[in-house]
Amino acid sequence: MNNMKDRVTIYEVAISSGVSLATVSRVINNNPNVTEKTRKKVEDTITRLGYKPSRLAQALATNKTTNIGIVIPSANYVYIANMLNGMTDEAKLRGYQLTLFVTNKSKEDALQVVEKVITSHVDGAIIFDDELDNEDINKLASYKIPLVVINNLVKGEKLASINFDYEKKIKEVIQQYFKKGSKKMYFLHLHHSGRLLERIEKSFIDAHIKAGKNYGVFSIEDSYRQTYSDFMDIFKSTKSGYFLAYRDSLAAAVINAAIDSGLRVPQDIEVLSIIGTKYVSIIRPQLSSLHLDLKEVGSKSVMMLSDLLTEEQKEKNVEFESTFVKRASTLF
Amino acid sequence: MNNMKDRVTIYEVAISSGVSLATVSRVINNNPNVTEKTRKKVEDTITRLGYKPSRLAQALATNKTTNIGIVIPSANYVYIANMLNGMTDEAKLRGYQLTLFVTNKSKEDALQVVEKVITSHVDGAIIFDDELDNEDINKLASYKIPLVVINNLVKGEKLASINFDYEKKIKEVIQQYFKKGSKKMYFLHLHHSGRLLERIEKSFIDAHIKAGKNYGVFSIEDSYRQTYSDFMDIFKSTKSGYFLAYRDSLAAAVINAAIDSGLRVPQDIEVLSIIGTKYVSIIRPQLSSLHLDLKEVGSKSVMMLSDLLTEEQKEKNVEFESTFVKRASTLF
DNA sequence: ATTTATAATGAAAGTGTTTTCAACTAAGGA
DNA sequence: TCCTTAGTTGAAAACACTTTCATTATAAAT
Repeated sequence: MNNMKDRVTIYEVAISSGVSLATVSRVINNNPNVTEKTRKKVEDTITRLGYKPSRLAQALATNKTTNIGIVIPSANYVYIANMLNGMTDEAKLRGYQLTLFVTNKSKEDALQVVEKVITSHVDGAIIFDDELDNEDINKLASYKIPLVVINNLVKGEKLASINFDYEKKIKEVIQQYFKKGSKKMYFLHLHHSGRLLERIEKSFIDAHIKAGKNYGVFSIEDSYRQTYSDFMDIFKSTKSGYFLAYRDSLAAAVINAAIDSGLRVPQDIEVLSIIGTKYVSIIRPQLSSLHLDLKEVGSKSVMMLSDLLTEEQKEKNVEFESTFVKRASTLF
Repeated sequence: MNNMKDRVTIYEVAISSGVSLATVSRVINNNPNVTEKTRKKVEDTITRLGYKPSRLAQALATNKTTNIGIVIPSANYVYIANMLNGMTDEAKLRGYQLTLFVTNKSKEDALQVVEKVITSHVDGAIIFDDELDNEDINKLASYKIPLVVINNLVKGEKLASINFDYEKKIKEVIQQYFKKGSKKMYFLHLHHSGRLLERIEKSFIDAHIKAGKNYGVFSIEDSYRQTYSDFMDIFKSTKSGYFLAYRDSLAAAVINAAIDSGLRVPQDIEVLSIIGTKYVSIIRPQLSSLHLDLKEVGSKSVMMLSDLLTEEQKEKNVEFESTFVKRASTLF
């Protein structure tokens, strides 16, 4: 292993093949203005010397990095992993690299992240993080960084957005339930889950107020374990209810607590998960959910960003439709 | 929003504060050889102009990017998300950015990834992907890219590795079971899961051969659904067994299939998950598993890489110990 | 063979930093 | 007052490319 390579530069390639830097550069970038003969000659010495262009120098010269920033609250959530999956696939297809920026759900970190995105020279960024508010987004935009924002309708020069139709769907689900069902409904969510959550919660509450119905809301710390033990308590007194849970880990906790308390799902307790991951079918009884193809969302987001970057923007704001999938945790 | 900023450069800061580029650079980099007076002056114009150094130019000049590459088979696995979580936290602490490289479990993509890592000018990389073999790793090493390799014992100048003790633990578990249990053991794993898997499988088989016992091995396509339906079939004839599953999605599929086939877990069917994620406690009955703190592995890996980069390497090869956690899916 | 148009090439400047080395400044000692 | 020294500063080269513009070579047309 003594074949340690010192990086060979475009300069050496030029010398070694008797042409100028400019010509080598043209060959690298598939510029057509090179005779087949010189192209061949240069390509040969490139492979002979094992030359690889420095993306850094290229980036500095062209002001393009082929890097895109992904801003997320954490890498640890399954639904985010699903999205990342779509993003990495699509990015590979289009020749982009992904750089991760995580805010850890802290406003302080979010501000840091904004700075980092600015100084990182990403070509653009995808933001799936409610911790960044409109001010942050405008700041990024003011640095001319093309942005695709998920779950926040933004408009502007180099901005695009993707939104989910959860609010509407929740309303529909609730209205349907008012017709057929009779249990009291509860909305369950994590502390500080951001704007999307707030909108959903509002949608939930509005629907109840409008119908003059009673409802409950639980705001829970972020932990399956915590939720489970909370509900083991709750189910000592509460013996019935329809629980709309934001995130399937919460839904799972409710189901398990219900069953471990001797209640029947869905006869006594019904549970619907908003944002269902693959675990909806692993849990027993299987979780009814509002299904959204998050991998698809991920790849769509880099498609849209890519369009923004190549000036051929097609769609500015797309809405993803979720579908209600009835499984065993609800009666209908 | 007409305050679009054109990037202000170090040059403008220098002019505007009446000093040279070199001095501004010194201020930026906290070089002590600047009088308090000029430092103040420069800092003032920096904030006044809103100057932010270009990390690109810095990288080109210093040959350091503060970027580290993360090579993984996919972003979609929960256990990888756990690791990423630890990595992002530790990277933020130490001022590194993370760039993702995914191989999609394809050798072809893996070769591409190697090239990309080389040309991306990462300061170093963490490899958690069996698709990269020793040749690939040596290639990266030959470009002087410091590496932390997970699940592969590598040695060399700027190399470190993290390994899990699964092989040993599996052997122990099996030997324990031989003493107390009586069911036939099966090893379950996904197609093409790489070297770690092979070593574990070998460990499993060796233990059985040595004891002169019968065993079975299932190699399954990557899908909970597939595995579930396969086992619904299998459990028509097989009514008993101890299943060692590599990955908890497989384990979950076996448990659910067993229960849905009217078999009792753990009385008839026992299941142990190797690599357990948080879902071990969501599944009912809860999954016994070989527990490893993957978040910890993630942060340890960037700690080690960081040490490699700052020349203060402490540990070259660390082994993480897994612990057997008995839950409800095994008898003991 | 000569002119013209076109395609291929190279020189040099630009990208935004860091870093070396020489030069300058101010302070301290004789 | 002059010399020495340590501490500050700036000029310029280096990092590895791209790109513009001028120049040269080539082919086509007369």
